[in-house]
Amino acid sequence: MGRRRVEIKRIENKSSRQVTFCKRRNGLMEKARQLSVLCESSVALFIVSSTGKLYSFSSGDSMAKILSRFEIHQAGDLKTLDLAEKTQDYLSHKELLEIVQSKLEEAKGDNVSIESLTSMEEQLKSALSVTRARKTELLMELVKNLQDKEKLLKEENKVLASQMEKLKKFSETEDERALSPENSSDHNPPETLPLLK
Amino acid sequence: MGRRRVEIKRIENKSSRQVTFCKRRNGLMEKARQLSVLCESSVALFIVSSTGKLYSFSSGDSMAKILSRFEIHQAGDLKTLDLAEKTQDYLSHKELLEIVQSKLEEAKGDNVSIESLTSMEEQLKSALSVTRARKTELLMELVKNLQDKEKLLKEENKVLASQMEKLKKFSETEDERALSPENSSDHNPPETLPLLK
DNA sequence: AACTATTTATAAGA
DNA sequence: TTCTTATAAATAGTT
Repeated sequence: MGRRRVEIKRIENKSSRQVTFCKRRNGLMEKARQLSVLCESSVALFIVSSTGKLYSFSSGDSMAKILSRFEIHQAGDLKTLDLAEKTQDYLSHKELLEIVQSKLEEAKGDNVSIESLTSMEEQLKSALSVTRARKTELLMELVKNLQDKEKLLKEENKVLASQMEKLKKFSETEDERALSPENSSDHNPPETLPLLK
Repeated sequence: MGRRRVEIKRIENKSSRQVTFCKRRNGLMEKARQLSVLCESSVALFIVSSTGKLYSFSSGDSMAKILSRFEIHQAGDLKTLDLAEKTQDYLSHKELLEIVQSKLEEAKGDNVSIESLTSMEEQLKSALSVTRARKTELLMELVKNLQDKEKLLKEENKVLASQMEKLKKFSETEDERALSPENSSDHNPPETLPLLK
Protein backbone atom coordinates (compact mmCIF):
# COMPACT_ATOMS: atom_id res chain seq x y z
CA MET A 1 0.00 0.00 0.00
CA GLY A 2 2.40 2.54 -1.18
CA ARG A 3 3.48 4.17 -4.38
CA ARG A 4 4.41 0.76 -5.74
CA ARG A 5 3.43 -2.80 -5.18
CA VAL A 6 6.18 -4.51 -3.29
CA GLU A 7 7.22 -8.14 -3.41
CA ILE A 8 7.35 -9.95 -0.11
CA LYS A 9 10.99 -10.90 0.00
CA ARG A 10 14.01 -9.62 1.87
CA ILE A 11 14.66 -5.94 1.16
CA GLU A 12 18.25 -5.78 0.04
CA ASN A 13 18.91 -2.08 0.59
CA LYS A 14 19.84 -1.76 4.22
CA SER A 15 18.47 1.67 4.97
CA SER A 16 15.17 1.17 3.25
CA ARG A 17 14.90 -2.16 5.05
CA GLN A 18 15.38 -0.26 8.31
CA VAL A 19 12.75 2.30 7.37
CA THR A 20 10.28 -0.36 6.34
CA PHE A 21 10.97 -2.26 9.54
CA CYS A 22 10.13 0.78 11.60
CA LYS A 23 6.96 1.56 9.73
CA ARG A 24 5.63 -1.94 9.52
CA ARG A 25 6.57 -2.75 13.10
CA ASN A 26 4.49 0.17 14.30
CA GLY A 27 1.69 -0.85 12.01
CA LEU A 28 1.78 -4.41 13.25
CA MET A 29 1.77 -3.37 16.89
CA GLU A 30 -1.18 -1.10 16.32
CA LYS A 31 -3.06 -3.82 14.47
CA ALA A 32 -2.37 -6.22 17.30
CA ARG A 33 -3.72 -3.72 19.79
CA GLN A 34 -6.81 -3.10 17.72
CA LEU A 35 -7.55 -6.79 17.40
CA SER A 36 -7.24 -7.31 21.13
CA VAL A 37 -9.58 -4.42 21.85
CA LEU A 38 -12.16 -4.94 19.13
CA CYS A 39 -12.55 -8.64 19.74
CA GLU A 40 -11.51 -8.85 23.37
CA SER A 41 -8.89 -11.40 22.63
CA SER A 42 -5.46 -11.92 24.12
CA VAL A 43 -2.60 -11.02 21.88
CA ALA A 44 1.12 -11.30 22.47
CA LEU A 45 3.58 -10.09 19.87
CA PHE A 46 7.35 -10.25 19.88
CA ILE A 47 9.52 -8.68 17.24
CA VAL A 48 13.26 -8.85 17.21
CA SER A 49 15.03 -6.73 14.65
CA SER A 50 17.99 -8.07 12.74
CA THR A 51 20.16 -5.96 15.02
CA GLY A 52 18.73 -7.65 18.10
CA LYS A 53 16.40 -5.04 19.44
CA LEU A 54 13.26 -6.37 21.01
CA TYR A 55 9.84 -4.86 20.60
CA SER A 56 6.84 -6.43 22.22
CA PHE A 57 3.19 -5.93 22.66
CA SER A 58 0.82 -7.83 24.83
CA SER A 59 -2.79 -7.12 25.46
CA GLY A 60 -4.11 -6.25 28.89
CA ASP A 61 -3.88 -9.72 30.30
CA SER A 62 -0.44 -10.53 31.53
CA MET A 63 1.69 -12.88 29.56
CA ALA A 64 1.13 -15.43 32.25
CA LYS A 65 -2.56 -15.38 31.57
CA ILE A 66 -2.02 -15.79 27.89
CA LEU A 67 0.32 -18.62 28.67
CA SER A 68 -2.17 -20.34 30.86
CA ARG A 69 -4.79 -20.08 28.15
CA PHE A 70 -2.20 -21.47 25.84
CA GLU A 71 -1.78 -24.32 28.25
CA ILE A 72 -5.48 -25.04 28.34
CA HIS A 73 -5.56 -25.08 24.61
CA GLN A 74 -2.62 -27.42 24.60
CA ALA A 75 -4.35 -29.78 26.96
CA GLY A 76 -7.27 -29.73 24.61
CA ASP A 77 -4.99 -30.64 21.77
CA LEU A 78 -3.63 -33.63 23.54
CA LYS A 79 -7.10 -34.85 24.10
CA THR A 80 -7.76 -34.46 20.43
CA LEU A 81 -4.94 -36.86 19.86
CA ASP A 82 -6.83 -39.49 21.80
CA LEU A 83 -9.58 -38.75 19.38
CA ALA A 84 -10.27 -42.42 18.82
CA GLU A 85 -11.58 -42.61 22.36
CA LYS A 86 -13.11 -39.22 23.05
CA THR A 87 -15.02 -36.13 21.90
CA GLN A 88 -17.76 -35.88 19.34
CA ASP A 89 -15.80 -37.90 16.90
CA TYR A 90 -16.27 -40.83 19.16
CA LEU A 91 -19.70 -41.73 17.87
CA SER A 92 -18.84 -41.53 14.25
CA HIS A 93 -15.74 -43.58 14.81
CA LYS A 94 -17.70 -46.19 16.67
CA GLU A 95 -20.28 -46.24 13.94
CA LEU A 96 -17.64 -46.63 11.32
CA LEU A 97 -16.10 -49.52 13.17
CA GLU A 98 -19.48 -51.19 13.48
CA ILE A 99 -20.12 -50.83 9.80
CA VAL A 100 -16.73 -52.27 8.98
CA GLN A 101 -17.33 -55.11 11.37
CA SER A 102 -20.62 -56.01 9.75
CA LYS A 103 -19.07 -55.82 6.32
CA LEU A 104 -16.37 -58.20 7.45
CA GLU A 105 -19.01 -60.62 8.69
CA GLU A 106 -20.69 -60.47 5.28
CA ALA A 107 -17.39 -61.06 3.58
CA LYS A 108 -16.95 -64.34 5.40
CA GLY A 109 -19.84 -65.77 3.44
CA ASP A 110 -18.90 -66.88 -0.06
CA ASN A 111 -21.72 -64.90 -1.64
CA VAL A 112 -19.61 -61.76 -1.84
CA SER A 113 -18.22 -60.64 -5.14
CA ILE A 114 -14.59 -59.76 -5.72
CA GLU A 115 -15.81 -56.43 -7.02
CA SER A 116 -17.53 -55.52 -3.80
CA LEU A 117 -14.50 -56.61 -1.81
CA THR A 118 -12.26 -54.48 -4.01
CA SER A 119 -14.58 -51.57 -3.46
CA MET A 120 -14.48 -52.13 0.27
CA GLU A 121 -10.73 -52.37 0.13
CA GLU A 122 -10.60 -48.99 -1.60
CA GLN A 123 -12.91 -47.42 0.93
CA LEU A 124 -10.87 -48.75 3.80
CA LYS A 125 -7.61 -47.60 2.24
CA SER A 126 -9.09 -44.18 1.81
CA ALA A 127 -10.29 -44.06 5.41
CA LEU A 128 -6.91 -45.25 6.61
CA SER A 129 -5.14 -42.64 4.57
CA VAL A 130 -7.35 -39.84 5.86
CA THR A 131 -6.87 -41.04 9.42
CA ARG A 132 -3.11 -41.15 9.05
CA ALA A 133 -2.98 -37.74 7.48
CA ARG A 134 -5.09 -36.28 10.24
CA LYS A 135 -2.92 -37.90 12.87
CA THR A 136 0.23 -36.44 11.39
CA GLU A 137 -1.45 -33.08 10.97
CA LEU A 138 -2.45 -32.97 14.62
CA LEU A 139 0.96 -34.02 15.77
CA MET A 140 2.72 -31.44 13.69
CA GLU A 141 0.35 -28.77 14.90
CA LEU A 142 0.98 -29.80 18.47
CA VAL A 143 4.71 -29.66 17.95
CA LYS A 144 4.47 -26.20 16.44
CA ASN A 145 2.36 -24.91 19.29
CA LEU A 146 4.73 -26.35 21.84
CA GLN A 147 7.66 -24.74 20.10
CA ASP A 148 5.89 -21.40 20.07
CA LYS A 149 5.07 -21.76 23.71
CA GLU A 150 8.66 -22.55 24.48
CA LYS A 151 9.69 -19.33 22.81
CA LEU A 152 7.15 -17.37 24.77
CA LEU A 153 8.27 -18.89 28.05
CA LYS A 154 11.86 -18.12 27.26
CA GLU A 155 10.92 -14.58 26.46
CA GLU A 156 9.11 -14.25 29.75
CA ASN A 157 12.07 -15.67 31.60
CA LYS A 158 14.34 -13.23 29.88
CA VAL A 159 12.19 -10.30 30.83
CA LEU A 160 12.08 -11.49 34.43
CA ALA A 161 15.82 -11.95 34.50
CA SER A 162 16.54 -8.51 33.14
CA GLN A 163 14.12 -6.90 35.55
CA MET A 164 15.76 -8.77 38.35
CA GLU A 165 19.15 -7.50 37.28
CA LYS A 166 17.91 -3.97 37.41
CA LEU A 167 16.54 -4.58 40.86
CA LYS A 168 19.81 -6.03 41.99
CA LYS A 169 21.78 -3.06 40.78
CA PHE A 170 19.27 -0.82 42.40
CA SER A 171 19.44 -2.41 45.79
CA GLU A 172 23.22 -2.57 45.64
CA THR A 173 23.71 1.10 44.93
CA GLU A 174 20.64 2.33 46.74
CA ASP A 175 20.21 4.88 44.04
CA GLU A 176 17.19 6.84 43.01
CA ARG A 177 14.17 4.69 42.50
CA ALA A 178 13.72 4.51 38.75
CA LEU A 179 12.48 1.02 38.22
CA SER A 180 10.82 0.36 34.92
CA PRO A 181 7.10 -0.33 35.23
CA GLU A 182 5.64 -3.74 34.59
CA ASN A 183 5.78 -5.01 31.09
CA SER A 184 2.16 -5.27 30.31
CA SER A 185 0.57 -3.41 27.53
CA ASP A 186 0.95 -0.83 24.85
CA HIS A 187 4.05 -0.08 22.93
CA ASN A 188 7.10 -0.73 24.98
CA PRO A 189 10.18 1.27 24.26
CA PRO A 190 12.75 -0.92 22.61
CA GLU A 191 14.89 -2.84 24.97
CA THR A 192 18.24 -3.98 23.75
CA LEU A 193 18.79 -7.63 24.29
CA PRO A 194 22.23 -8.79 25.18
CA LEU A 195 23.17 -11.21 22.47
CA LEU A 196 24.91 -14.15 23.96
CA LYS A 197 25.82 -15.76 20.72
CA MET B 1 -10.62 0.49 5.80
CA GLY B 2 -14.13 -0.53 5.22
CA ARG B 3 -17.43 1.00 4.37
CA ARG B 4 -17.29 2.98 7.58
CA ARG B 5 -14.73 4.20 9.97
CA VAL B 6 -14.81 2.05 13.06
CA GLU B 7 -14.01 3.02 16.61
CA ILE B 8 -11.44 0.85 18.32
CA LYS B 9 -13.49 -0.49 21.18
CA ARG B 10 -15.07 -3.82 21.95
CA ILE B 11 -17.55 -4.84 19.27
CA GLU B 12 -20.76 -5.57 21.10
CA ASN B 13 -22.53 -7.66 18.49
CA LYS B 14 -21.27 -11.16 18.98
CA SER B 15 -21.41 -12.44 15.45
CA SER B 16 -19.85 -9.41 13.87
CA ARG B 17 -17.18 -9.54 16.55
CA GLN B 18 -16.51 -13.10 15.50
CA VAL B 19 -16.33 -12.15 11.82
CA THR B 20 -14.04 -9.23 12.51
CA PHE B 21 -11.86 -11.44 14.67
CA CYS B 22 -11.43 -13.88 11.85
CA LYS B 23 -10.65 -11.25 9.24
CA ARG B 24 -8.28 -9.22 11.36
CA ARG B 25 -6.58 -12.27 12.78
CA ASN B 26 -5.74 -13.42 9.28
CA GLY B 27 -4.61 -9.94 8.36
CA LEU B 28 -2.39 -9.68 11.42
CA MET B 29 -0.80 -13.06 10.82
CA GLU B 30 -0.06 -12.14 7.23
CA LYS B 31 1.42 -8.79 8.27
CA ALA B 32 3.59 -10.55 10.81
CA ARG B 33 4.84 -12.92 8.15
CA GLN B 34 5.54 -10.09 5.75
CA LEU B 35 7.52 -8.15 8.33
CA SER B 36 9.64 -11.14 9.16
CA VAL B 37 10.39 -11.74 5.49
CA LEU B 38 10.87 -8.18 4.30
CA CYS B 39 13.12 -7.14 7.15
CA GLU B 40 14.55 -10.50 8.12
CA SER B 41 13.42 -10.09 11.66
CA SER B 42 12.10 -12.62 14.12
CA VAL B 43 8.44 -12.39 14.89
CA ALA B 44 6.31 -14.41 17.28
CA LEU B 45 2.60 -13.80 17.51
CA PHE B 46 0.05 -15.41 19.79
CA ILE B 47 -3.65 -14.79 19.59
CA VAL B 48 -6.19 -16.34 21.89
CA SER B 49 -9.81 -15.82 20.95
CA SER B 50 -12.38 -15.01 23.60
CA THR B 51 -13.50 -18.59 23.30
CA GLY B 52 -10.00 -19.79 24.13
CA LYS B 53 -8.85 -20.94 20.75
CA LEU B 54 -5.20 -20.33 20.05
CA TYR B 55 -3.66 -19.05 16.86
CA SER B 56 0.03 -18.48 16.57
CA PHE B 57 2.65 -17.48 14.10
CA SER B 58 6.36 -17.49 14.47
CA SER B 59 9.01 -16.84 11.92
CA GLY B 60 10.80 -20.13 11.69
CA ASP B 61 14.32 -18.93 12.16
CA SER B 62 16.46 -17.22 14.67
CA MET B 63 14.05 -16.35 17.46
CA ALA B 64 15.36 -19.26 19.44
CA LYS B 65 18.90 -18.12 18.76
CA ILE B 66 18.26 -14.60 19.93
CA LEU B 67 16.34 -15.67 22.98
CA SER B 68 19.03 -18.16 23.86
CA ARG B 69 19.91 -16.89 27.29
CA PHE B 70 18.60 -19.88 29.15
CA GLU B 71 19.11 -22.14 26.27
CA ILE B 72 21.15 -25.18 27.14
CA HIS B 73 19.53 -28.25 25.82
CA GLN B 74 17.89 -28.22 22.46
CA ALA B 75 18.85 -27.70 18.83
CA GLY B 76 17.58 -31.18 18.25
CA ASP B 77 13.98 -30.14 17.87
CA LEU B 78 13.19 -29.55 14.27
CA LYS B 79 16.28 -31.35 13.19
CA THR B 80 14.78 -34.49 14.59
CA LEU B 81 11.81 -33.92 12.36
CA ASP B 82 13.90 -33.49 9.27
CA LEU B 83 15.81 -36.59 10.07
CA ALA B 84 13.64 -38.70 7.86
CA GLU B 85 14.76 -36.70 4.86
CA LYS B 86 18.34 -35.82 5.63
CA THR B 87 21.55 -36.79 7.40
CA GLN B 88 22.74 -40.36 7.52
CA ASP B 89 19.36 -41.79 6.73
CA TYR B 90 19.37 -40.02 3.44
CA LEU B 91 21.69 -42.39 1.71
CA SER B 92 19.96 -45.50 2.80
CA HIS B 93 16.66 -43.97 1.81
CA LYS B 94 18.00 -43.14 -1.57
CA GLU B 95 19.35 -46.64 -1.93
CA LEU B 96 16.05 -48.11 -0.90
CA LEU B 97 14.24 -45.98 -3.43
CA GLU B 98 16.65 -47.06 -6.15
CA ILE B 99 16.09 -50.68 -5.31
CA VAL B 100 12.35 -50.22 -5.37
CA GLN B 101 12.61 -48.41 -8.68
CA SER B 102 14.58 -51.21 -10.28
CA LYS B 103 12.15 -53.75 -8.92
CA LEU B 104 9.30 -51.80 -10.44
CA GLU B 105 11.09 -51.76 -13.80
CA GLU B 106 11.44 -55.53 -13.60
CA ALA B 107 7.79 -55.83 -12.75
CA LYS B 108 6.79 -54.11 -15.98
CA GLY B 109 8.00 -57.09 -17.94
CA ASP B 110 5.49 -59.93 -18.03
CA ASN B 111 8.10 -62.44 -17.01
CA VAL B 112 7.49 -61.72 -13.35
CA SER B 113 5.56 -64.21 -11.30
CA ILE B 114 2.59 -63.33 -9.16
CA GLU B 115 4.44 -64.94 -6.29
CA SER B 116 7.42 -62.60 -6.58
CA LEU B 117 5.13 -59.60 -6.87
CA THR B 118 3.25 -60.73 -3.77
CA SER B 119 6.56 -61.07 -1.99
CA MET B 120 7.58 -57.59 -3.06
CA GLU B 121 4.23 -56.26 -1.93
CA GLU B 122 4.82 -57.76 1.48
CA GLN B 123 8.29 -56.28 1.72
CA LEU B 124 7.03 -52.86 0.75
CA LYS B 125 4.15 -53.06 3.20
CA SER B 126 6.60 -53.99 5.88
CA ALA B 127 8.93 -51.12 5.02
CA LEU B 128 6.02 -48.74 4.95
CA SER B 129 4.80 -49.94 8.29
CA VAL B 130 8.23 -49.59 9.86
CA THR B 131 8.57 -46.10 8.41
CA ARG B 132 5.21 -45.02 9.71
CA ALA B 133 5.88 -46.44 13.14
CA ARG B 134 9.23 -44.68 13.28
CA LYS B 135 7.68 -41.43 12.20
CA THR B 136 5.05 -41.59 14.92
CA GLU B 137 7.65 -42.64 17.44
CA LEU B 138 9.85 -39.65 16.61
CA LEU B 139 6.95 -37.25 16.70
CA MET B 140 5.71 -38.50 20.05
CA GLU B 141 9.22 -38.33 21.41
CA LEU B 142 9.56 -34.78 20.20
CA VAL B 143 6.27 -33.83 21.82
CA LYS B 144 7.37 -35.36 25.07
CA ASN B 145 10.69 -33.54 25.00
CA LEU B 146 8.98 -30.26 24.32
CA GLN B 147 6.55 -30.82 27.15
CA ASP B 148 9.38 -31.62 29.53
CA LYS B 149 11.22 -28.54 28.43
CA GLU B 150 8.11 -26.49 29.00
CA LYS B 151 7.91 -27.78 32.55
CA LEU B 152 11.51 -26.83 33.21
CA LEU B 153 11.04 -23.37 31.77
CA LYS B 154 7.96 -22.79 33.88
CA GLU B 155 9.82 -23.91 36.95
CA GLU B 156 12.65 -21.55 36.17
CA ASN B 157 10.14 -18.81 35.56
CA LYS B 158 8.53 -19.40 38.92
CA VAL B 159 11.87 -19.27 40.70
CA LEU B 160 12.82 -16.05 38.94
CA ALA B 161 9.50 -14.48 39.83
CA SER B 162 9.76 -15.33 43.49
CA GLN B 163 13.35 -14.16 43.68
CA MET B 164 12.30 -10.93 42.14
CA GLU B 165 9.53 -10.51 44.67
CA LYS B 166 12.05 -10.91 47.45
CA LEU B 167 14.40 -8.41 45.85
CA LYS B 168 11.62 -5.93 45.45
CA LYS B 169 10.60 -6.21 49.08
CA PHE B 170 14.22 -5.95 50.12
CA SER B 171 14.84 -2.74 48.22
CA GLU B 172 11.58 -1.31 49.49
CA THR B 173 12.73 -1.94 53.02
CA GLU B 174 16.07 -0.32 52.33
CA ASP B 175 14.30 2.74 51.04
CA GLU B 176 12.15 3.03 54.09
CA ARG B 177 15.17 2.89 56.31
CA ALA B 178 17.00 5.49 54.29
CA LEU B 179 14.09 7.86 54.32
CA SER B 180 13.23 7.54 57.96
CA PRO B 181 15.96 6.13 60.17
CA GLU B 182 14.78 4.09 63.13
CA ASN B 183 14.22 5.99 66.31
CA SER B 184 13.61 3.40 68.97
CA SER B 185 12.04 5.85 71.40
CA ASP B 186 9.43 6.88 68.90
CA HIS B 187 6.74 4.25 68.59
CA ASN B 188 5.06 5.18 65.42
CA PRO B 189 2.35 2.91 64.16
CA PRO B 190 3.81 0.75 61.39
CA GLU B 191 3.44 2.36 58.02
CA THR B 192 1.86 0.44 55.27
CA LEU B 193 4.44 -0.29 52.63
CA PRO B 194 3.42 0.41 49.09
CA LEU B 195 2.72 -2.93 47.55
CA LEU B 196 4.22 -3.42 44.15
CA LYS B 197 1.57 -5.85 43.09
C1' DA C 1 -17.84 -16.98 1.49
C1' DA C 2 -17.80 -13.14 -2.06
C1' DC C 3 -18.12 -8.51 -3.14
C1' DT C 4 -17.01 -3.40 -3.18
C1' DA C 5 -16.92 1.16 -1.19
C1' DT C 6 -13.99 3.10 1.84
C1' DT C 7 -10.60 3.57 5.05
C1' DT C 8 -6.01 2.69 6.38
C1' DA C 9 -1.20 1.53 5.74
C1' DT C 10 2.72 2.51 3.54
C1' DA C 11 6.46 3.18 -0.51
C1' DA C 12 8.61 6.65 -2.49
C1' DG C 13 9.72 11.28 -2.61
C1' DA C 14 10.69 15.85 -0.40
C1' DT D 1 14.31 11.54 10.58
C1' DT D 2 9.73 13.31 9.71
C1' DC D 3 6.09 14.85 6.53
C1' DT D 4 3.55 14.39 2.39
C1' DT D 5 1.12 12.08 -1.11
C1' DA D 6 -0.10 8.63 -4.47
C1' DT D 7 -1.30 4.17 -4.40
C1' DA D 8 -1.74 -0.58 -2.63
C1' DA D 9 -3.93 -3.29 0.74
C1' DA D 10 -7.17 -4.30 4.39
C1' DT D 11 -11.57 -4.55 5.76
C1' DA D 12 -16.77 -2.99 7.26
C1' DG D 13 -20.90 -3.56 5.73
C1' DT D 14 -23.52 -5.88 2.38
C1' DT D 15 -25.31 -9.84 -0.51
